[in-house]
Amino acid sequence: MATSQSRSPDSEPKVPRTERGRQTLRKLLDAAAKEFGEKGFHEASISGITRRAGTALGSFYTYFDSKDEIFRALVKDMSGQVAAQAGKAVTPDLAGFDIERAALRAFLEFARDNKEIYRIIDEAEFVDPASFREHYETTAKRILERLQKGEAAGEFAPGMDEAHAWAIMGMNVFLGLRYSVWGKGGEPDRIADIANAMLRDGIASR
Amino acid sequence: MATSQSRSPDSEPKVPRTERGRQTLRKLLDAAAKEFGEKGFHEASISGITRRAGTALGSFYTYFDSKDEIFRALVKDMSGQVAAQAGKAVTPDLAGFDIERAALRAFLEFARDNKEIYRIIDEAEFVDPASFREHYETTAKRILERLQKGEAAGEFAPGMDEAHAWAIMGMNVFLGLRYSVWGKGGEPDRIADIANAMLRDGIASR
DNA sequence: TTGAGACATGAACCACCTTTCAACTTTTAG
DNA sequence: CTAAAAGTTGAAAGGTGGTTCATGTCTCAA
Repeated sequence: MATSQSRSPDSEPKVPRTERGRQTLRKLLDAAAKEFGEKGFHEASISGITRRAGTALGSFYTYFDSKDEIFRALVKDMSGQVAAQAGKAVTPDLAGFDIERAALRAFLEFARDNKEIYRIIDEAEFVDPASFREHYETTAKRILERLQKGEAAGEFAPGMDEAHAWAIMGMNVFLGLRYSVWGKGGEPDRIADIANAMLRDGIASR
Repeated sequence: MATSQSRSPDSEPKVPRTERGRQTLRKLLDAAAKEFGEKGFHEASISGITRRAGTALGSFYTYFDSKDEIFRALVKDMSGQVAAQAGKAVTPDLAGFDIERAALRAFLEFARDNKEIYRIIDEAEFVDPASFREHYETTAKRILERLQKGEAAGEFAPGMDEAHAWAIMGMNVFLGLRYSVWGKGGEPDRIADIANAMLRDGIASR
């Protein structure tokens, strides 16, 4: 990216030049997260966003070309937040099953504290499929890497596959939906323990 | 409106009185499934639905009060289809892990052949949250019942919990998304085998 | 056969929201 | 200090598409 600017095949975010601009941009982004999170993409309105942000309606178009574009920017931003959060939980002193448990626990807590983020990422399936797909494909890739590392270390069974990663991801997402977003009965620790035990030994009686 | 009907606090489906009416209703429902499946709720339009159905725009309102209402009717209908399909796969001669494998396989095949149904049910999370929730809660309940039955039979480990059901459901849904809806590499058999092995023994090396 | 209710039609209505724009204020660089 | 660039403003344009309605046709029970 050595471009000093201007080259943008399509929708390059309009980068603010001044401090004031940067603040307005951030206010808009934060306001949009709330607006989209509460109302969903279509019920949300630009005027709702600018009202929350405390700016004029027209200012919106200084930073984004359209409603779709700010949504896309938001998904990207939040996908990053989720990844960062997960990264924090996965400390280098952990390995194998301990990593997976820590990742799930962190995820459950994050989802509980940021319900609107999940609503937005999920809605991207319909508003911005490309971002949605990228989010989950990237996440799956990260999981698969951990699985293969654990396999090499002898902790996981041989033959870890992309399908294992997707299965684990699906498990985590649905547990998050049920216990963090909807549920009150959500003690992340208990859920993480159940899932981890299941992942380790399966559910066959022995 | 001297209708003998009239009793409907809210959204009662307007039941057709004649054969002609029943046919039109069905045409609208089928057309709506295609329209919503292809375009998603918000891109879809009533006029698109009536165009596909070959009826006049105004006729739509003879049967539904609003765009939301027909969507709701559709979700209900499809949730039923999914359950029916799953029911077919779970024959009484199967038990334990064999049931779970059969259920997942059937699900993967169904999702592959009915991608639009899945899009609609998923979008219900935003358009009609109540239906969405009911669909997944009902499904989870069915899974949990099977797990507890298997536990009683001694095939599954003791302590089967709602969380296990949600984990399995999430696994299945995400594998369906990845391999049936998106994927070409979708050999339902292979995926079902991987998931089933994982469910049985976990992924710990032994 | 017949008339009342069921159903069909599509132009027009209208509410809602995205987007534009021209005038104005603030910031930055020289 | 000053002019150009960046940013702000909100009224109004413009589109879209859901919904209504007055009129006309079809169906079926009596």
